[in-house]
Amino acid sequence: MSTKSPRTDPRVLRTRQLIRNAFIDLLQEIDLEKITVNRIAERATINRVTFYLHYRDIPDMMEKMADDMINAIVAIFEDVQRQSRVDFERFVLGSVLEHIAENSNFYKVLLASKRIPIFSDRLMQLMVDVISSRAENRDASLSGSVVSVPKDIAIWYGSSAFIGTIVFWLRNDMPYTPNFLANQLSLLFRLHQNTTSS
Amino acid sequence: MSTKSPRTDPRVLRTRQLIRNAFIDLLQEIDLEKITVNRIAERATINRVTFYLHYRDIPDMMEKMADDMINAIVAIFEDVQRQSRVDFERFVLGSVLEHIAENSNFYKVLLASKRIPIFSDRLMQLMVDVISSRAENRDASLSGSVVSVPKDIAIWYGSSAFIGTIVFWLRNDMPYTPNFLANQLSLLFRLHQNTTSS
DNA sequence: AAACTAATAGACACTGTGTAGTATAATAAA
DNA sequence: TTTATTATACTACACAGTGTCTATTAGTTT
Repeated sequence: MSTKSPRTDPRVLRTRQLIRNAFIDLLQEIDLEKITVNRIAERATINRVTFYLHYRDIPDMMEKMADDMINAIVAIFEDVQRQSRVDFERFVLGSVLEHIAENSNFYKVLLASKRIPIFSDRLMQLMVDVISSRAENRDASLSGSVVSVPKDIAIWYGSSAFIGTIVFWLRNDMPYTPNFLANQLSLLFRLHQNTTSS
Repeated sequence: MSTKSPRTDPRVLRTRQLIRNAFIDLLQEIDLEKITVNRIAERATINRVTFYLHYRDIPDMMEKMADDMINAIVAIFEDVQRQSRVDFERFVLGSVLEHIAENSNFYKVLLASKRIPIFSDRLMQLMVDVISSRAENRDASLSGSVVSVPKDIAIWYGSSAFIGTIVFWLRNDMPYTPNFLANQLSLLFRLHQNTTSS
């Protein structure tokens, strides 16, 4: 999910992978509050002290994992952006949802399971940024809608709807294909994206 | 925020109030992970053992507080429902937002501050229930929309948008009046509430 | 081969947890 | 007011988890 440029010691990669897997593993069995460094080390078959060589504590570990998640998604964004320019929104959305579906084990636990808001918070922030910048670009071209909602409210509304729907989708074991959901989302989104006032 | 019917010992009410205030107090200063029973008891000027007479542990305490929150909001729902029948959605929404604004100290910390998803999760569930039941009632009367989105996706979308927007509103120190936001929300909501297919 | 660096192992002081038992208050009922 | 009840305070205990240290072993790179 993340690869450093100046070749990292394979032992480090191995250890981080073990910790990550152990953490996701444990989250499927017990609540976050009950997860300790002790248990993670035990499950990962590493020494407890080794954990502290990589992360300050468990919250720090989760933050770094969230960083990796965001980086992976941003990479998809840039990748799609490089390829095509037509029907961008729906295509990038479909790609991201496919990525989530492919790593559903990871996302189901870290994004959809309750009591771990860091990951969905990060995604939400990313979505706000994306929608905001896109809204700015469209700003000049559009004027005089029938209804006008303050721009920030519309951004809050759309971002929350997007992320929330994806979370529900994961929690319900992805009952729709990524592409179908992407279509529905862009359909719903377009209904209110043109109602903003600056 | 909650009053038991069979007169509760005033000492109990006092202690629970002290604990609640201490908790909200601490959350404004330090992260949830760093909050301990020790600190809560110290801040509440009660003995640490007394805490365990009321709650099993901190997660249990938060669940009970979330129960109180939901009960208070449901009470507002029922109250409004008893009064009027015209333009129900916007009126109930305005009332709830006013209630949140009045207790903004409480909601800002427990709902909008990061890393405590229990409270927003509960609200989300409530919103899903409300929208679902309302959608069922409208079901027969409406047919043949231009676009048709699966009902559950529309419910996920709307619920997430509502709760998320309220959370953003709180995080940004409520830059709009409750009634104005209620109007914008029902406006945005109506744009896509009639696009569902059963 | 030697030089680095990661991971291991054991130990330490410290903080927090949950639960005893007993004593002392405040409250409710007579 | 007196009596019975019950919440809270206080002290103590066994235990788990934290974060850090030092020394040692094992794997990686050049």
